Amino acid sequence: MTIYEVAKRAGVSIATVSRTLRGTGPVAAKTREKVLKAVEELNFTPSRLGVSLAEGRHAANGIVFPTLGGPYYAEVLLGYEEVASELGRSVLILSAKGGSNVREAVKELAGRVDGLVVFGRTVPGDVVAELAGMPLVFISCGPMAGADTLRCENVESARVLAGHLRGHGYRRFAFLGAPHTPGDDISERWEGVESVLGGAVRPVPTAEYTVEGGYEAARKLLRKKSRPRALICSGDEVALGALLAAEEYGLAVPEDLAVTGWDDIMAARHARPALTTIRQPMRELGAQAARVLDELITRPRPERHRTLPTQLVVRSSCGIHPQEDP
Amino acid sequence: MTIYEVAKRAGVSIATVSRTLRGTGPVAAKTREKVLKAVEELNFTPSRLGVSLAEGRHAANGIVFPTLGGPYYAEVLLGYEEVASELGRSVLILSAKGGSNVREAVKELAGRVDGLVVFGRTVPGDVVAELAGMPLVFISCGPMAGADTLRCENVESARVLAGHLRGHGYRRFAFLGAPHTPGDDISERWEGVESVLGGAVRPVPTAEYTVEGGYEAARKLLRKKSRPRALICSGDEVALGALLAAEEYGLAVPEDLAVTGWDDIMAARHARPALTTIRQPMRELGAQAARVLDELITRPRPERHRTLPTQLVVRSSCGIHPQEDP
DNA sequence: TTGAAAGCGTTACCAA
DNA sequence: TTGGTAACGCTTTCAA
Repeated sequence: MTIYEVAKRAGVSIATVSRTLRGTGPVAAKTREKVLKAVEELNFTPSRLGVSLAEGRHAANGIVFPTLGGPYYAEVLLGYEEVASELGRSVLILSAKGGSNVREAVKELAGRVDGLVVFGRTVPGDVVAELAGMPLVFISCGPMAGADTLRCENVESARVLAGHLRGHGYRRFAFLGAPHTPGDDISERWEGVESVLGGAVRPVPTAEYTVEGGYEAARKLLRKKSRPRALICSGDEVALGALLAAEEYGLAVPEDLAVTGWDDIMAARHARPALTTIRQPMRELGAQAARVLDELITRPRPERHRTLPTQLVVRSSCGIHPQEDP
Repeated sequence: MTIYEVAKRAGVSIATVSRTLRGTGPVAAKTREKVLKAVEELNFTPSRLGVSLAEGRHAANGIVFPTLGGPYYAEVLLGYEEVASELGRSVLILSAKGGSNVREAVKELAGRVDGLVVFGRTVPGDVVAELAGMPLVFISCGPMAGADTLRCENVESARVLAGHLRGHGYRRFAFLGAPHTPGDDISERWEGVESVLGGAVRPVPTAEYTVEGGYEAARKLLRKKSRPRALICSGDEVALGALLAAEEYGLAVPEDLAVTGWDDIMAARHARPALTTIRQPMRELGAQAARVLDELITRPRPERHRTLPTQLVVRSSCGIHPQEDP
């Protein structure tokens, strides 16, 4: 089913069919009738490949995740898809998974879209270099040359959180889920926390930023008698794992041990004690990324770097303030 | 940058360049050298549009969600992307969101892929009809004519759950988050529960299958003195909402009120009391869907309908069995 | 107001 | 072993 068959049936040229369907150029009312009738009868839909080839654009854009695991990325995708969809662009996704063939996969993806949103540090630098020229937005990533970036605020909110915890009177802290790669979100969180707490806090790495990772690291930490009074976790999932470990050791949270998270994923609200955490506007991050990318595609402009505000959400896992007691 | 420029630079024809790059047909070692050198120097990548047009396939497939909200769909997507990626297919996603333009969006998507996975009842019947001929897999959806289907088992596990609860000695039940649309997962769950509990259980609808929806419905229900002894919720999020309502009314779970969920999302494990629920192999559902779709695309065959097994996960929200007491 | 034809970038068949 | 060329399905310019 091609435009030729429609044209033949309607007794016009393919050019006229195209004009009729796209509303570009003039078409006599009578001719339009005939064409639409033929389109209807043949149930014709223009080939996307043909359209893209002729238009010189895909009307689609992609997004590259480090992984699709965990609630964090799902929220970002939700915001992204919604806006991209509104803007009339299809959405292609790719999960890097630390897989070996990321290079190929990213290049393949790039060939199918007009622009790409990439989570910070998921794609090797040289691959990024090959993508130069294509509209690119890095998210969850600090300002860098050569592309727009978009992230959630980390340092300042980390300071607020640390200050809040010190207000509870705690003196010894651990930062659970310490940074592996410099420059990412986690690093900034650590930076902010340390700037307030100084020597009172020490970084404790986890194998992964997951419940399992948090659990294992917390077990080791809580076993010792010289355990910290408060666990500042670099992510909610890590904090959830820490909660599990505390429970196992019979430590009451927050009475014996304070625990805080980051991101405000769904489970943070439903855990008991409910997690004090920093809410990131994840959906908004995705939505903004889609908008910025669309701008970039529509008309190139100098790069811009934006930071979205975050918010401390105080629940019960961090401690009870005197004025909160009845 | 097209294949013509490469050919010119290498001093060969475009046919030879194509053969060299795809490894189809014979190419003299020396010629191959020249071509690869030119490709390297020009940093040539074949246009995906051109390839697809000539090959007559997209090497991509799509998946249509009712919504991207909630942890359930994220898991399915994870499994789907992983397998599709392995099979060398790009992934396009679409969230129907109950939006008005689903029709257009689905048809647009269909034009970009070789096959589609669709969550049951997200796409209007007549749109599905227009898709006939395209490989299609419906998931989370019972057997139907005209396409493969894939779902998680519901009825039998519902019976197991209901039996378990009756074993706790409860007599009055409510099924929270009762079905709105016949034939979907929720309906099957209700069917199974009712087949065991009969008149002892009554269906209570929620505005949505969300925490909020569960919370609101549970509040109304628990306000009355003739409240049920156990709440069988049709989804974990609804159950989480019910837990919130119970807490608000000072009802201890499971001592005063038993609550169960469905799906085993992450928050189910971390809620306190931890949710008794039915685990669905969501990731596996997505992965299988990708595989089935690939089969269908590769070589058409008679439709097939499969059901994945589920599993009752007993945690603490459903009640304490005597033998579990120390 | 309409149509002819030139792209757009490949693949693959058929000759040479 | 290589090259010429039709085919894939559309958009758009230019003439008529």
